[in-house]
Amino acid sequence: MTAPLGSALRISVMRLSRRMRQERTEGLSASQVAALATMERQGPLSLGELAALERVQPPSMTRVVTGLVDAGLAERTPHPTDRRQVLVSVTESGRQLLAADRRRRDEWLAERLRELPQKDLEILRAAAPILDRLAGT
Amino acid sequence: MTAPLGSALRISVMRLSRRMRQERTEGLSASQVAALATMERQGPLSLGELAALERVQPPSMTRVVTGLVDAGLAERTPHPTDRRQVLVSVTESGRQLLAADRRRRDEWLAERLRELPQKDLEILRAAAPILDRLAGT
DNA sequence: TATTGTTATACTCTATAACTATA
DNA sequence: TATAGTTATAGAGTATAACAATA
Repeated sequence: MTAPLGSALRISVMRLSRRMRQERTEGLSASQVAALATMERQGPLSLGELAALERVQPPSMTRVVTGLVDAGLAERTPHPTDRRQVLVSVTESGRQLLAADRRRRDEWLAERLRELPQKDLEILRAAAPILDRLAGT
Repeated sequence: MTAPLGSALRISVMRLSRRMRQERTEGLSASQVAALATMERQGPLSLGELAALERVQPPSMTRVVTGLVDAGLAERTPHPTDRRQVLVSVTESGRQLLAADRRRRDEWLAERLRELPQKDLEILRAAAPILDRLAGT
């Protein structure tokens, strides 16, 4: 009896994610916002580590980071002991952009959530951590 | 009280959708699979209608469709009354590919669903249509 | 000699502009 | 003259290969 649920859930999740993705950030690509968010979450990282976390090759991440640095949202600093490595981190300006971005996205969803009955909200509240577990690590 | 739920739900949905997207189809781009699925769902469409539904420009859809036609998954037929238009539709081979693709994706999810307690499955079953309503039309 | 990041180059996907055929 | 689709061309984004600096 899990097959029909799987199918329905997959379609619902993909449809909602596509809709959410349309709520985009002006001036920055999705890869750039994602990289910036990872920097904020993880703290200073080497460029290679960031590339691995974002599942792109180092040359691609070099480009993404260069764009963020040029926009003043991230910065490169030398690694304290290994001078081959470059540490990348989010700047205060980048932090502000991420916060504004999250507010804006949450707002779109929150508006729709306000239209739902209390019972549905409780179901969603219970469902969120389960969806998380399905996504795995 | 809806803001924290909105944030949590957004992260969960996006994370799961990213994970689902990794279960890709060999040899076809995401746009091609999406266009093929729309053709199947809507029946024969003009190329322009399909481009509008998929939110891409007509020249982009020309390329996508050409790839699908070359692979034998879709076909172009002349419009019965307006010879400027081209109707595109999925072939039997395309239908089979879509079915196999769905089975494979469902399988990945179904496997993870089998590990969940009955209570969680019921929550997800109730949540799916609510997520759908959030996505809108 | 191995590793980290960058530069050089190419491929995919999508876009806009110009063109052809038809209405 | 307007519309549907295609072809020509350009711009993102990401990849692999070659290179420079450092371990």
